[in-house]
Amino acid sequence: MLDKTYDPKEIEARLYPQWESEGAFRADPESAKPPYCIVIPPPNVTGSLHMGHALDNTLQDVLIRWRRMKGDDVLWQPGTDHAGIATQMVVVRNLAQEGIGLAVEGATATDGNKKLLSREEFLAKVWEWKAFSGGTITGQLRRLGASCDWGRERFTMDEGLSAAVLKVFVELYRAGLIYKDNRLVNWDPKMLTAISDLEVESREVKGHLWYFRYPIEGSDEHIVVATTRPETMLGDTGVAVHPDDPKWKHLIGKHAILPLVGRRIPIVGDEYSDPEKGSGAVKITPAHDFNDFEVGRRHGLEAIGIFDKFARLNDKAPEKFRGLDRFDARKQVVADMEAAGLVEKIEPHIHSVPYGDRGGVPVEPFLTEQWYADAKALAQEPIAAARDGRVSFVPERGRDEFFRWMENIEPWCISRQLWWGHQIPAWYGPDRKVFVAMSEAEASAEARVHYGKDVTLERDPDVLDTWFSSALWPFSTLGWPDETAALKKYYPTDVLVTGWDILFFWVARMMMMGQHFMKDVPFRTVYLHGLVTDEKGQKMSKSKGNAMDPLELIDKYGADALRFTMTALAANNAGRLRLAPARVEGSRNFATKFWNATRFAEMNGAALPESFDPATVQLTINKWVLGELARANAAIDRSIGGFRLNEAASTLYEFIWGIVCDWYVELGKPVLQGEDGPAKDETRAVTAFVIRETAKLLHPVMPFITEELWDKLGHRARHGMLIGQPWPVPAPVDPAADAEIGWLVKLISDVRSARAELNVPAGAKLALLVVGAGETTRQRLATHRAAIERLARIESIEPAAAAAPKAALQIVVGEATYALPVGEVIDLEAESVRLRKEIKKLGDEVGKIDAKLGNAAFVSRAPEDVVEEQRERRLAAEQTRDRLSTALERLGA
RNA sequence: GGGCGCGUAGCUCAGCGGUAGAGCACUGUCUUGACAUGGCAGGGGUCACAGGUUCAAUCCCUGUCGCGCCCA
Repeated sequence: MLDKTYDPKEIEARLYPQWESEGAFRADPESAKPPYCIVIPPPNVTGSLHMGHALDNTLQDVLIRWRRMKGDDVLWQPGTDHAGIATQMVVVRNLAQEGIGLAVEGATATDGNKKLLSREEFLAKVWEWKAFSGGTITGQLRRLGASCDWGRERFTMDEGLSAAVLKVFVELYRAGLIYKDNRLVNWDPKMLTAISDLEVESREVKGHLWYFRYPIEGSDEHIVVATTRPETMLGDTGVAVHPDDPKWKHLIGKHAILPLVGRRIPIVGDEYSDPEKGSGAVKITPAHDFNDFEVGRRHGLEAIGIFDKFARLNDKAPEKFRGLDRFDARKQVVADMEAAGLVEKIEPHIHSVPYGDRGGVPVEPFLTEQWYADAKALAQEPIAAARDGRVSFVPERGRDEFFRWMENIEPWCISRQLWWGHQIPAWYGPDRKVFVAMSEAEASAEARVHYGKDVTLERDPDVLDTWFSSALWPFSTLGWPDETAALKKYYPTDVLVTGWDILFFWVARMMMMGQHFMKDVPFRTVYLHGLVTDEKGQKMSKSKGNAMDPLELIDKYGADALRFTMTALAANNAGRLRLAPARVEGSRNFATKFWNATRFAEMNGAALPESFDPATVQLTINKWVLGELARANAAIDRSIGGFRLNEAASTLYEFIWGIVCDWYVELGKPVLQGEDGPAKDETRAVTAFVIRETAKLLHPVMPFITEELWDKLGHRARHGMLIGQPWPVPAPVDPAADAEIGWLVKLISDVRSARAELNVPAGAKLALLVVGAGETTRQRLATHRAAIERLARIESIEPAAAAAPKAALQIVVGEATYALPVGEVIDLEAESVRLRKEIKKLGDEVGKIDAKLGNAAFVSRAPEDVVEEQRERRLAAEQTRDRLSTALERLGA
């Protein structure tokens, strides 16, 4: 016998290892079943599970479990990402607490470190850290119920994947798709590395707009430039004005003398300057601003970098500024300009400043030599694939976002000045000539040919952007470059499930690499979901203190409850999915509800004979519920198949709670608790059947509770675990049974409403006197007598003469009127008010339909079935209204 | 500034040409042998605003206002 409530904790801890040990998650490349594959967007190896992971992986698991039951050979490929900058940062921070620093340039003994680690020593520490915390997130995914094929787990830094990275880098280099270049990059002066555009977030800050006067050479005139970054003026090499700006255009071709520096800088005409903004003239600092870089390039201006990698002023700046931090330099520049009387004005100014999302300090456009991938060339095939539908996006507008990004793509800076990651396979000769090769030996051999002798090579110290290796994920995890059976069977994978925020990080780059090296797309569908926020729509963050911990929710409500909530939430097509904890509690209640429906079935001897055949069922309620089951089944298939997982969740909720618990179980009680006989046997069988099939339908979303019930009901002993069962095939529905139970539900509901509205005590049993019932209704009343008596609290059902008793509630269902005598207790006035209200409502409806039908255009232009439907509705409303009017008269008589 | 999305019940959200829905919250009531993590009944909405298309608009189109995201 089942316990009264479902206790997820013990059950989850017990079942998950059983799935694993039974090999239920294992893919089998040898099997003849069709493949279905999802590669997990690899989480940071040293990270831990947050709400975004919970959502993303729940959706993947729902798809995976559903396809598995549908009969596919399913591979959910798990693994983790080394997350270069994030992981390095964590380990650096940990080491700093022990007074240990890194032996990087400029970080000598100044920080008071007891010890500085070499690169090798540091990497050993990172691997140590990985060994310590690397299993955290995969353990947490297990708690969520994720049915990944853990035997195939991969890590971006493991041997196979590193070999793939090496091969890809060398081949792209040899194909001219990877090269070195000296360009502006986003430089993080805290992390001391280049970072990607995508790792930069702009923040609105309250700053100032400083208006500086630059004297014009050989005149008393000044040109006024406005800037948000005064310190960069020390690197100015020009001033740009709009060629048509009446205020400044006469100065084009002249020179200004840069204050504080004394440099002679040209004034150029360029449409980049907006006469309406600031002073209309813009100082140009090509080495420190992306736009200025372009302007400088157009006019042949020099690019003078005045910062070092810590964003301190270097010796290109006037001596007094050297060594100052950029923000101190700003104060000094402003002070000196003021002292020189060259500050025109200072305005408060709100503008956006780029911040490094890891280091948390403003990033600096910085002129350095870095490795680049030719993203524009690599983007061509992905664009074509998205255009011709080889890859589809859910929702579809993801495709437009994708195009917008891909069609304006910039060269991809792939080198990072970090130690943790894949070190770039490039070696330099004494003259800095570069040799890119699969190994040092190969590079040496090339060098020997080139120089005609052996030379000492120096390896490039930089590592690759983490996204470079995760771009290979859909094929590197399957064994590439080896032609493995898995690669053959599962590539292209079926779906990539991820958040909008990762569309460019992953989707775009996986497509570039997949299509270049595999000559086919990495996945056929990209399924994008929003960002989980708190109930106010605020992004969750530890610093705000509004972060919900999925593991706490699992502890409190169970993994199934969290999963159901996530699935139900998944539809929001805005970018945000607001999650209130009450939502998870509601899902837990839902789990309990299904648990108890099963408990009811068990208590009433519901059992499924081997020979049970749903097609032979006789009782109307049984035919009806099987039809409802089939409808739910088909709806769930459609919903999941169309990536509308929220729809599947509501179908399950409505079917289990609204149909099975509220009606089927209640209608079945008189039979199950009545005399033995064929009706009881059949209802026991159907109840057991419905519970069993429902467990299957619910399993992808709520795997634990369903697996447990499956076992408790004895199915596991005979058929194995639920996770491996075939998905039900929807049966036909019986329209006659639908109509009959529809009528029954309405009758019972209407009686209940009338009773409640008139405050008839809930326990009081009333007689039901039937007036004007036709043959079908009389038969139905006889068939469902016991259920009506029980659910509507009726003590007898009898035909009445046209003259029903005066003191009675009256309702109309179909052609019949039902009177419920309540003797002296009835408040006649309240009943007549209730009836009048009903009558008015129906009258209003008739009026509304009349207006429609009276409109010649409607009758002639609307589809015939719509018109016919209106006529039918009008007739039904009118007839019910008339019957209620008769009832009202009777009450008054 | 450009692009996209969203404004539906107190809250969180589905729905998206032809009777406005759910969960939570709220009100009344019920310890009826599955379940109080529950049952039954109920209140609550000019579907942001203004135009347009249509026989018919919450739904399609245009504009306005408010909010959010992405890109400058």
